[in-house]
Amino acid sequence: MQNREIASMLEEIGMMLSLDERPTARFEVRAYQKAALTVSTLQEPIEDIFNKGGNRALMELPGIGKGIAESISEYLKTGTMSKYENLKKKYPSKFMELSRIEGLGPKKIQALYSELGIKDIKGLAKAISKHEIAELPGFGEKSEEVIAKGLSMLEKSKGRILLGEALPLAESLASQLMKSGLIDKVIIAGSIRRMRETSGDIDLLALSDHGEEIMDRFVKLPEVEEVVVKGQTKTTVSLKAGVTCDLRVIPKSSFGAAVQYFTGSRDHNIQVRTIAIERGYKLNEYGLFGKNGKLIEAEDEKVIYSKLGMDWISPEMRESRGEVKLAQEHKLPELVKISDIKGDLHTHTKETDGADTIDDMAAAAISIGREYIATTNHTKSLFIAKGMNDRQFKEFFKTVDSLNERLDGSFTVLKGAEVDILKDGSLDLEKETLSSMDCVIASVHQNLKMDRESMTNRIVKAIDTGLVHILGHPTGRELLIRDPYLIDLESVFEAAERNLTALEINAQPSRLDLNDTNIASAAQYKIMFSIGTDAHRTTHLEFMRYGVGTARRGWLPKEQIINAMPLKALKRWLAK
DNA sequence: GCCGTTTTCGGCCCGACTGTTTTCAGTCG
Repeated sequence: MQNREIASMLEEIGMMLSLDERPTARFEVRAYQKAALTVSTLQEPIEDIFNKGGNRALMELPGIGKGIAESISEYLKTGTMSKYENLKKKYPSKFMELSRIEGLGPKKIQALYSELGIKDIKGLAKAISKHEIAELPGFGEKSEEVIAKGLSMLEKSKGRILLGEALPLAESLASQLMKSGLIDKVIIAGSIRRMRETSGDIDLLALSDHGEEIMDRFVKLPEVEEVVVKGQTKTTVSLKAGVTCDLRVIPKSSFGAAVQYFTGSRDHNIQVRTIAIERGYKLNEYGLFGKNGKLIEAEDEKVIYSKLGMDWISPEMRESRGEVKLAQEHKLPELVKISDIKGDLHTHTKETDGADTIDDMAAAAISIGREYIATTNHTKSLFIAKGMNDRQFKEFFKTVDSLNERLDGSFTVLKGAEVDILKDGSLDLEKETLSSMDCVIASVHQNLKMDRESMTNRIVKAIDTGLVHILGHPTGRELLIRDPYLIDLESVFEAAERNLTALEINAQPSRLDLNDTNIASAAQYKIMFSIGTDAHRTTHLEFMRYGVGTARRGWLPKEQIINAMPLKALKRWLAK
């Protein structure tokens, strides 16, 4: 899969072109940026597209025409892209690396090179330590300081945090702002609202008439590390958590447009804006404007979509994956909601690597409105997690039985395991033990570095035992830490379909596995899904919302989710 | 360099904010 590499080269070409003096260069910059975006968001390997249909197929992609298609095919065939190489001779800096530092764009990066010979972060760090930056024309004390901060920020966090960290943080900031009493409403916008798995920044929008006072309070919140930019309508701070946070104060009349605009994604907005133009409107973050240029006041973004002849689109769907067309045709799917969730089929207890007892887990689940959970401890091969053997499961299930008796049907604990899929594809417990359980999750935890074919065979073999109700975290990735293991998901989906095995959407913030696009691919098959928190303590049961968000990003309705079923129906399904 | 259900030429988003300017350039979203 060379998508990321090619997207990054196109992006960098764009940056280098922005140093070009020709008056049309800035439009070429946009063209390359757009092409880079297209390639980076492709759902399939670009080499597959090229192999199937050549340059012509590449040119079908939005923003890719004759020139860029040729560059891409040249790269796929020869491993180099002459357009890129030529520009690189002129501008040797590592633009992609350096531009990740807040406050550094193409022009400044080039100035650093031509004045000081700085090409990369290493060189930059050196120059900062010698205080050489402040002396440069166009730079100064302040800019050196900003760059130094940006550098340490980048090193600290790599600039992105998990949804499971970003959302609570944003909620905390929002509620503190609300407490000021100066704000009518505050919305968490941006990628967090779309429930993206990681976020590079936090976008807050406040409806208020007291811009200045709010900004004063905002920059003093305890989560704030430093003020980057402070104005009356927009303030940017960097947070101790390692990301930046933008707060915008917006008047009532354009609040709806602002919410729409800052929720994104960029591609989705481009599509919506195009529709606005077609219908004689103009849409930007300040509002929807009619033919006469007059602002159509809207406090709610629903007004905007409706004026444009579209149904309101859930933020999780706004990724330019066909949702705009469906909204125009009034055919949007009804997505699963957190309130549809009846139970949690992936939980652990202190018998293995969990922190709490089954009684505590059940009580916690009851308190957040669940009707059932499955207790699914690890199995013996997972030594580090104190995995249990067949006998230990039998013992433990006696405890579960007595708990269920006490609960007397008001709540049910299903008996299960998260059984390890061993290296050869066999399962880590006896067949009799497994078939006696209500709910068996099978997962890969060890020997992750297999080649694609072996890993695929291993997992397919496990599913084909017919003993597996749910395939746990099917790709094994750990966000920001570890890539998925090599696996042919299509074969796994086929196996899941023929064995009536559900695929898990693991709701742990560091997993979210399957991810949104995998879910969308899997949903093409007759497959059910289970959103499980993988809770290792009572508080983890709250992770469900991240799993639901991910399911929504994969466009799933509640009918495809087994833990949205009432207990009776679920038991029937599991028995099959 | 891309794109087109008014176009194969002539458009392509632009405003907020900051620092280093002395009226503006660069960055960001």
